[in-house]
Parts: sequence; C-alpha cells; structure tokens
Amino acid sequence: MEYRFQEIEQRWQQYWRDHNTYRVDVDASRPKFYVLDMFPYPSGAGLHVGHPLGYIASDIYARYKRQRGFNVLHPMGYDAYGLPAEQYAIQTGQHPEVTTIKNIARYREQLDKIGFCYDWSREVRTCDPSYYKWTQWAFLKMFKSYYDTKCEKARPIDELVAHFEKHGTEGCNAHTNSDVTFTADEWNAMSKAERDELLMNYRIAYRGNTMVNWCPKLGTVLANDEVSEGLSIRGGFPVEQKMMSQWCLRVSAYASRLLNDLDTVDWSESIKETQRNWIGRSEGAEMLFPLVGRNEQLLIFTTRADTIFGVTFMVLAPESEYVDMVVTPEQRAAVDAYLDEVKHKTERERMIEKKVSGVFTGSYAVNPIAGTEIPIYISDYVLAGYGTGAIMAVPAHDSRDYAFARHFNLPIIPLVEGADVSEESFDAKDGIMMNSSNDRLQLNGLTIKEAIERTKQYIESTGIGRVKVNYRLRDAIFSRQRYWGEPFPIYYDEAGQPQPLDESELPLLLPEVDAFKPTDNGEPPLGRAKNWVASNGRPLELCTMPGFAGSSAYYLRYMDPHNDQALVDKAVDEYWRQVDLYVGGTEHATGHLIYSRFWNKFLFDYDYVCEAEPFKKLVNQGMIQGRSNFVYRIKDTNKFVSFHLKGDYEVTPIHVDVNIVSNDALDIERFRQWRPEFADAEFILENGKYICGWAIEKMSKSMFNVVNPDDIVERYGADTLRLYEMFLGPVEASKPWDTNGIDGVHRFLKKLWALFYKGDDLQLTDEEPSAEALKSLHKLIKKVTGDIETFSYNTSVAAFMICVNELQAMKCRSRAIYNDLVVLLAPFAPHISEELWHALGHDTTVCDAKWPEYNEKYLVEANVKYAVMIKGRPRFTMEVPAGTEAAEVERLALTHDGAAKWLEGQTPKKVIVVPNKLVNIVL
RNA sequence: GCCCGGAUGGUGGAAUGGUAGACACGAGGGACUUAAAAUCCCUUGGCUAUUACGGCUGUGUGGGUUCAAGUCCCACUCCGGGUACCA
Repeated sequence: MEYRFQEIEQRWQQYWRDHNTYRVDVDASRPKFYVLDMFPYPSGAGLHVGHPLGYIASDIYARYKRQRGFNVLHPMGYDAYGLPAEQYAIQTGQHPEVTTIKNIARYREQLDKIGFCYDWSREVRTCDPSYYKWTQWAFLKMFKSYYDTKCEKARPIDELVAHFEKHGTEGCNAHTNSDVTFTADEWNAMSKAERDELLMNYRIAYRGNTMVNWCPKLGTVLANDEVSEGLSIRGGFPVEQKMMSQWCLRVSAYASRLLNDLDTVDWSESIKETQRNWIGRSEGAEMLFPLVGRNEQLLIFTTRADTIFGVTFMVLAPESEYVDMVVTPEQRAAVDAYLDEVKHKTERERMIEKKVSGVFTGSYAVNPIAGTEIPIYISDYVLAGYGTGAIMAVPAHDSRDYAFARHFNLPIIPLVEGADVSEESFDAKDGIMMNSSNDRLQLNGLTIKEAIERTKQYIESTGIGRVKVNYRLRDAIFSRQRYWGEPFPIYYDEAGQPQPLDESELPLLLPEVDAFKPTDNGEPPLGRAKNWVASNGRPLELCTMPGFAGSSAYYLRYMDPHNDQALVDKAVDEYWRQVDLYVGGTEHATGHLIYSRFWNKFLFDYDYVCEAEPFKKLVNQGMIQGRSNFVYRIKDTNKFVSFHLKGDYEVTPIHVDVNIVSNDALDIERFRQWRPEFADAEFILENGKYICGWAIEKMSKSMFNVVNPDDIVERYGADTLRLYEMFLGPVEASKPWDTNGIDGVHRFLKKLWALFYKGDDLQLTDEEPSAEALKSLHKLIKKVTGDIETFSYNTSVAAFMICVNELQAMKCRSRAIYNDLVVLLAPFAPHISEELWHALGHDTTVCDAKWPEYNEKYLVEANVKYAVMIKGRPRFTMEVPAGTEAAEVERLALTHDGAAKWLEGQTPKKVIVVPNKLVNIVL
C-alpha cells in the first residue's frame, strides 16, 4: 500500500469531527494552556500559502502542550467587520453581511483541509450580535468611567460627579485634556447639558473636538495607526487633518501602564521597542515665559531645560490657543494669511515639502532665567497636539530650530564647548556647557546631563516651571462614518448631548439601509436607516465603531463564547486567565496590540478580568513573500527564449503564472492554454526545456505568484504542507515561498510510510529495539522537545528526516520505536500520525498520546571521538572510552600515531582538552 | 535623521566560543527500466592536487580579545523593517 494521503487526511478529519476530538472545557484537574492565533479578516481572495504559516506554528504548539497533559484552549474566529466588504457593497449593492458570510465559509473550508486542532464550537464573529453586544457593553462602561490618576485606574464617573458636587475641580485626580476649573457651587448651578458637556472632558469613551485624520476618498476618519506617511493604510488615499467632533477612547490615560507593563510580557524586544516608541515617553520640564508688557505667560515643554541660555525665539503651533492672545494688530493680516495657507495643506504635503515656513506674531516674551527679550513666531513645525503646542527655540542645539533661525535670520548662541554651529546645529547630548551662567543660574563647566538636572531643580524651586513627563501616545479616534461596523449604544437628547442606552437594550442591532454610501447631505450611511431611534424616540448615533473595537477583547470571548450574561464568566476567566501564546504578524504592533492591552486593562480595573496583560508570550511569524516567474518574449514576436539564452536577444520579461511552472521549467502546453495570445507561442529551448527567470516579490494576484494551499494539499497533502511551511525556515523570519523544495518533505513522509508498510503488510515486529535504534529515537526526542519550546520547527523537521533515514538504514522493525516516533510527529503531521497510530493497534486518538521523555542513558557512547587540533587545525580523530580523564586524553593525543607528523619533535606549549569534543595542542 | 533586525554555498537554511555549511532543494554521475515516472546509491563551498581518502583558503569589510571567533568587543559597508518636524 502506498502512502495515499488524500484518503488518510479526509478519513481522520472526519474522525476528529465525529469524535469532537478538539472540543475543550474548563477542567480544574488539569493545568490550562491558551494558544491563540490573530483571527483573520475573511477577504474575498481566500487564503494563500502565507496565511497558514502562523496557524501551523501555533497548532504544533497546541498539540504538543496537549500531549504534555495540558488542557489546551485553541480557538479560531473571524474579524468580520471591515472596509473591503463595505466597498464591495457600495459598488455592487450586495449586503456586506452576505459577502462576509460567503468569505467565512470559504476560509473555513480552506482551514479545515490543513487539519488544525481548533475547537470550532467556540468560533466568534465580530459582526454577530451576540458577540458585538459585548463590544457595545464595554464601550458603555468606558463612557460611564473616568481615569483616576491617583490610584491609576478607571472608576465610575458617578464618583467624579460626587467629587464635583462637593469640591468642584479642587483636588480632582481625573485624567483630562481640559484645563477648565470650577468650584462646587459653580458645578451645582450648571444645567444638566452643561454638566454633560464638562464630563466629556473626563470620560474614558468621550466625544471630543479633536484634530482627526480625515480621508476624503474613504469618507471617514482614521486612527493614527491606520495612517502611514500621510496615506491611508487601506487603499493608500491621502489623509488630511481636520477638526471634528468624534468619539475617542482615552488611551493616553493608560500610557504609563502600557509602557511599564511591557516589562512583564514575553514579547520580542523589537515589538516592545516599537510600542515604547509609539507610547513615546519623554521626560522634561514645563516652563512659563512671561510676555513683554503684558500680564500673560506662555507655557512651553522642553526636554533640554539646560539650553535655556540659548533661547533666541519662541514658536507656537498654528492651531495653538496662544495664537490669538499674542498676535498684534499690525501682524494680524500676515498671521491670518499664514494660518490659511497651513490649513489647506494636507499632512502629506506638509511632510513632503518640509520647507521652512512661519510668521512673526509681533509679540515678545522674556526668558525667565536669562532675562532676554525674544520674538514669538508661528510655524507648522510645532505640533499642537504634543506638549503644550509651544516651544522655546534653541537654534544652536536643535536642527529644526536651526533651520528656522537661518531662514528668518535669528541669532544662534552656541552653548557647548567646541561645538561648531556655523553649518549645522549640535544636537548631541554630551559636552561641557558654556555661555550659560548669570547671577541666577550657573551652568558653565557642567556636563549637559548635570546641567539638565541643575536647571530642573532651579525652575522647580523658583516656580518658573515644573518637571513633567509627556507621552506621544494619543487618544484613539473611535468613530467611523461607515455602515459595516458596530453601532454605538448612544442616543442624543434634546440638548444634543450623547446619552447611553441602558445595558438591557444591548445589543443594539445594525439596521438595514437601502444603500451603503453616505446620504446626500453627507451623513454617514446609518443616516439612511428608517426609524434609527432609541426606545424613547430620540435619534441614535450615526457613526459606527472602528475595526479594532471588535478585535480588542475577542480573546476573552473565546473563553466563554455562548454566555449571554457576561462577556466572560468570572470563574471561567479565572481558569483560562490570559493567552499564554499569541501568534500573529508584527503589523499590529501599534494598533491591535496597543488597543487590546488598553481594553484589557480597563476591564482589569473593574475586576472583570484577572490579568493585567492579555498576551503573555507573543511570537511574530514572518511574511511569506511570493516567488514570481518570468518568460522572455523576443521583441515584436510571439517567440519566447529560455532564461539562459536570453542574452542574445532583445527581450521583454513577462510574469507567468507560477502554477504552470515546475522547478522553473515552464509547462509549455498549459502556457499556450493560459491566455489566448500565447496559443501559438513559439519557444527557444535549452536542453529541451523552457527555463523561466524568477524574482522575489510580494505575493499578489497581479504578479501571478499566488500559491493556494488547497492546490498544495491536493497534490502533496496537508501533512506535507504543514511540514514544508515549518521546514522553510524560522517561523519569525520572512521568506519567499518556493514550491520547488516541497518534494523533500513529501519524500520523507513516503519513507516513513515505507518503514511501516511493505505492500499492504504492516511489517513491524515486537522485537526488542536495538541500542542503535534507541539512540536514534532518543536523540530525536531530545532535539524535538527542545526545539518546540523555542519554535525552532525547521530543525525539528530536519531531525525527523535524519531519524527516519537512520531507522531505514538499520532496517529497524520495532513497534516500540515507531510508537514513540509517531507520537512525536503528531503535532507536525497529525493525519499520517493518526493513521499510523491506529495501525500500531491503538484505538484512542494520537492527540492524547503522552509525549515521550528522552533518556540520557541511550545517548551515552561507549567510545568518544575526539578531534585533535594541532597548529590551529583538526589533524586527526581518535576514539577513547567514554569517561576517560582529561589528563589521560591529553596523553593519548600526544602519543597517538597521527600526532608525530605534526609535532615534529617539539614540546607543546599548551594542551586544552574540551571534554567529549576535542584536544587542542598549541606549539 | 532616529530605533530595531540582518549579512554563512547555485537556493532555503544549520551550528551552548570548540572539526562551519546539519537537513532539504537544485546540479552532476550511477543502478533499476524498452522508456518514462517512482525508488535507491555516489559527488557537490572555492582553489589546488591525485606520490598522498593530501594541501591551501573560506561565514559582508577592517581591526581586536582568545589556545580557539560565524558566534564576543570596536569601527565601517550594504540590505530589510519600524518611525518621524514629538521640542
């Protein structure tokens, strides 16, 4: 019987379904382990071979942990809300739910063929009302919460209201982006609408007027992580800055916790670093600069307080609230013209131009330490959203200030000894200070670091300013002007203030609409819904939530997916706790992985979840790139020349479908059928073959290099696909897909099969395994066990190949050996392992077979081979009995027949014996 | 600009400071076969040899530490990724 993988794989996939093999439940008697893949967005294109890479890696780990006795939670679901389905809907009128469900079915079919051990009874879909009920629920909780900066956690907003009623803003520790203060009397005298408006400055989910990334082409706002270099990630359309009233999440309140808790998780250093940069903590000082001739001051933020004596001007962001305060009547027209110009530039234009621009306000400020009078400018290189939107400019030691000073011909005062600032600024943070002393503060002679400290002390003690930590992390913009997303459980009252629906009204179902585009008067698509009102008749919110809303807590829902009383039952959460292993791409570093951590921490503050971090260990699988093939058409002909002969002709390379190419040799018949224009193509061959050229590119339809896992499964089987994807290289590395190498692993499985079967007969015996066979097996157990823990699956696969080759060479027929071999292979190639496991006479599933332990005693050699190095090179090897003393090994080496030739009678200077490895003789 | 990675045969990739190139693909040669497929065996970093199953050289470049460096340290080159007027 040959290895009939299609039959085997279908049979066992059916068996697993019939026996609910992968069903898991809370089981307090066993330790738990939670293995999770980032759930996919089900796109219309289906899966290509790159997608399952991470799924296979996590599947191996999940199966391994199960064989190790853990109760393994390994679920899968779909991130079902998203732009592509909606854009398709706008074009075709097809409801996004219809296409989404169709795509999900296709994904499921493809996933099933690969033999994953998912517990599909726990599947979640973000667009399912029973799921998004809990997304809306969490949003309501956030709406009804504020962030207490003293005890560093979210608290009910009612507590804050109680505080306002008694004390106003006096002694209030709430995180806010407003500097409004009021007394208890003032608060109590306010109308409800006024209070509601004020509370928006404190809620964790709030509606705020903020600068947003507006994408006109998509007709929606985008979060910072959905924009890259001024273009939208989805679609690559230009994005502009716009002041809009939008729902936001107060992620910035959690900045310090999001930063500090990175130290508690087992993630790669690079992704932690990306998050640290995104959070962007910077320690500095806020300082007050009084205006000349007026009783007002400007508050600035700087990390270089030590450069205070080099401040020669100040700059405000165009959107700064200070602008109106400082502009003089004479400068009004010039300033307005400048502000107008800035407003009409998109983020991208600002970035590309990068040219110095700005305008003088007419006002001056006083340097609070140096006492000098300095002009105040406005320029768009200062950002309104960071720090205080105002800076002190030190052109000698900041390159942006330098460029500005040069452009406007402002003075440049060097403050560091030996720094040449005639051509460019000196931004480095080491050197000795100069020009920095007066009767108030003396910094001359100090290092920059000492000067920063001394200045901070000085400004704190004199009240000029205070030490301050700033974060770059912004609040997340949470509204999308779209149809295909979660509706907000919010209505607007008579005063136009947003009010929460009652929890009992959840889920608020996404309404039907007659079309999926915005209304004629520019309202979001939900403006088309009939009767889009709350139970009290008031209008509901027209925006929907962004993609990351549904993906922020899905890992919790898998724990308890059918619970309609809670997101997750408390006891269930305390069992599964957190994801032990999370596998997914790095592209989510500043999006999903920040939002999820934020969302989890919010729930943690209310004790809905028991862990402060959602994902204990994170593994980032690399991207699988495409390997494109080319044919070379001779100019102005329909003749194609083979790769190595193309130098003699003038040719145009043309992408050719990689699926009609094998080992770079073109299947000429299929090529002729591929497209009508090639039907009568002619070829110049080499050695009777047409050889194609190749290149590594992104895997995409337009490059004709997409390889579908279904095709691989059909030709080689799922086990071969699984092994090959792992064999390709380290899981974390990006690498090109090259079907060329797949024969090797397929051959390995055939060899394994041939060890069991000769014809139709199982040829195994109950003989005692030989020492040789035991050694081979235990070497494998040791290697694979170690490799799985470190995700070095590629070397594991190699170890299997070596072991099978050895067993084949020694004609091993021992059941005992093959029994363990099959158990070891089960996580990697579950179908063939299950088949052989049953052939060995077991009637349980191999998934529950106990992982074997290796025994060092089988690995010990009777004789140890030493390499003997003389004059820095290996010269000969010698065998000595295991356990020989180092001194004896040294003696044996020096007196060995092979040594004389190299020693040439000299006495060695030194001899180093590395136990069981080598002897190095130094002359 | 800044922050992370990385650089090893024709290719993908192995190597707790200890004989670099495991394993696989590809290539070359051979066996079996009418032939092909499949299978099996041998060779395969480069140079140089065949009087020696030998010599020399070799992990991006240049230095250093060490008995011993792909691995550690310093400087540099190139490639990939992230991020950016963040004061």
